[in-house]
Amino acid sequence: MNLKQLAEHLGLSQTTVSRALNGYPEVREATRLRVQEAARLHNYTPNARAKGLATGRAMSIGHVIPVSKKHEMVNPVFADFITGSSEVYTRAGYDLVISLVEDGAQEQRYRDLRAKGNVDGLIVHGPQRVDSRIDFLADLGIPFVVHGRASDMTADYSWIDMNNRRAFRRATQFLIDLGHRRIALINGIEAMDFAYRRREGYRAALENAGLTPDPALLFSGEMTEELGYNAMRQMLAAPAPPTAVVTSSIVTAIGVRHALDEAGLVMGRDVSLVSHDDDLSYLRNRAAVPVFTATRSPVRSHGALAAEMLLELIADPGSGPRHRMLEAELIIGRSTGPAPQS
Amino acid sequence: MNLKQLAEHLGLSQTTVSRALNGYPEVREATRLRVQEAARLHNYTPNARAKGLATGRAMSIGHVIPVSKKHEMVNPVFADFITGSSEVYTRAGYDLVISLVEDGAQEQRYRDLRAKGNVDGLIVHGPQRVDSRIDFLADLGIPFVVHGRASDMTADYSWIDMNNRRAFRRATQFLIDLGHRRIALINGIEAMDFAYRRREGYRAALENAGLTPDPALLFSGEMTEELGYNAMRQMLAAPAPPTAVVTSSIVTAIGVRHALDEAGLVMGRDVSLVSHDDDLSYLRNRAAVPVFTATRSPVRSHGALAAEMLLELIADPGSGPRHRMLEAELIIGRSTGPAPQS
DNA sequence: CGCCTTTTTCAAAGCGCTTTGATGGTCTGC
DNA sequence: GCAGACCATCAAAGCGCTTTGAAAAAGGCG
Repeated sequence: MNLKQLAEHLGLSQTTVSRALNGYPEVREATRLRVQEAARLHNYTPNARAKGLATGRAMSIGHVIPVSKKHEMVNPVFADFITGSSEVYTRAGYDLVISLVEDGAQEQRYRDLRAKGNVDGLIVHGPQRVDSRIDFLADLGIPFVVHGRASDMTADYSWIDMNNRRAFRRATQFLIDLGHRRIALINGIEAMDFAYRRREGYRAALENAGLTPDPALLFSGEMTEELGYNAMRQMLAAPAPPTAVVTSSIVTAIGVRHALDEAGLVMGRDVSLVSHDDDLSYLRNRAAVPVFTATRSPVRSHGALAAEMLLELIADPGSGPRHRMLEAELIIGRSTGPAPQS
Repeated sequence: MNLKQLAEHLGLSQTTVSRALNGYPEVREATRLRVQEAARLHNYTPNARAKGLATGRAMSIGHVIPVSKKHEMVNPVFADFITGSSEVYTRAGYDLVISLVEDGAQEQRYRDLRAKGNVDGLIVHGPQRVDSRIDFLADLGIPFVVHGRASDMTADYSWIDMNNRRAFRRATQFLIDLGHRRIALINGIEAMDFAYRRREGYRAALENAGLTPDPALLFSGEMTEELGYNAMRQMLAAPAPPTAVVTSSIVTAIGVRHALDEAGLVMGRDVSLVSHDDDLSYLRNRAAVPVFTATRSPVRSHGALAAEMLLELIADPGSGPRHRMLEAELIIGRSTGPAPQS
């Protein structure tokens, strides 16, 4: 059933029916009710494409997720992030379009997205320290919100980000306060902005305490379980293993824990561990006393906040770039304890 | 730049330009080249909504993902599955729309999706043993492919599924062959079809060997690390612990491994473990000799296959329901060994 | 009761594209 | 040199909706 049919059926013009359904005031209340009733009865839903054509708004939001052929991994936080966004979109009547775009074809894909006109705005994931996408999108003139930031860019743009630097500084400081001096960092890929900031926070805490970072205790890579396991094993086999470790993800932390288990060491006694915790749904660290001491920042709520910010930006494009900084919470779990006396 | 402008610019009619770009034969080759060149130069991309309106095809595919308020978890396989699908869509010029839909509003959401007309077909995730969505979608008359099956339904519909029953039968048989007699199963939620089939496979192998399943060795729940850990701990504390475990996911397997580590037991010697392995990108189990013995079935390729099937179905709706059964591969890793002599 | 204002409804244009049916132009072949 | 067959191109209708500008109906007031 389309508008025309519904209008004929009611003996009204399309105009009136359209207005009745879209809440315009120039239609009598009795008529509106009659129209709404009929619409419900016939399961009438306006065709989104026609509506979009007429209004110029697509009523949908794109999430662009970079995938590199090199390490062809989908960052597991996307799923939770998107879950958070999705609720906001649904409530506002927007659809969610996912674009996995490969390193190469970036610009063309964005241009197409824009020209094809099937999104009103974009959420950009996984920014690097220098990320050409940002300037490019700004030029295109499509509203967008970056999840994260690109440190080495000067342009102003809308973003929502966790305070990675502060979180990792705090985590490292916490370990220093416990008496640890040899503290390792197992980080994400440091071309990614978030990972870079985390290392900066880690370094700041060490330097603040008069400690020099030991390159032998620095690891970075895709945040897999394997990375944590291999890094920890390697460090345990070396002459001067760390007494504490900071990791960028619970998955990696699990790898570290396993290496410790295998070596007969007790996490929280022999080696302390603080992880970052995105609060992913299948890796909960939420026991009464959590397994891992962690800097927690639920990525799902980031998704919701980013979505809200983007919708506001679309509603009022002049309202300029918006920013939202989120602080992680330090959760004390069972994976940390005072530095062992040596 | 839109068609009209481009046509004016070229001194041609919209018809000719449209045909030139869409590869119709009734346009001279020289003209076609000239048009294509101009289109590229001006970054012309046809407006998808207008095109959709005119052709009646949305050129996009919806993935509907159920989220239950109760256990509000996004199954981590979705991310990888969608990555696989996405490549296929992109190549074919389709967009990917994600709909997270809550338990309650299912039918209305599907009806809307269809009436709004912004998807040409659907992929349905996470079917239960009885799943009303299937009959409903069939009634709606929109092409769809189910990832998985609904065992207790008689209707015929298109699906792609892993042979869960056979995989778990095989895994269990493998343990039996190694001399294990007390074999636990840590499964997903058994209202989900895949989990139900896995238990059936497990049971079939046991019964075939003249063993009776022990309810104390059966667990089921959201496939988290915690589930594996708690289940294994509980079994180790009980009078007659199992000598082998089958798990439904690597995440769960990791929990089991940790419980073993903690108890000072060696996986593969004291307790054997076979896991199902969806080959998720951040939980690779792909070392030369994998950590876990596993029934492997890469969910990413399922995503690609499902997408292909759906596109075929859209291209030729008459081609009737299609089915595709995939077999998991048994990968021998370091987590299994002969049953300990007791 | 008639004039003016307000309310309610409508016809038609337009969003950007595809596609049908028509129209000149250019070749063939006799 | 001309009918018939193609070729290349075009004008216009239509996809389903919103929205403008106009008209009809209803209400208010002296």
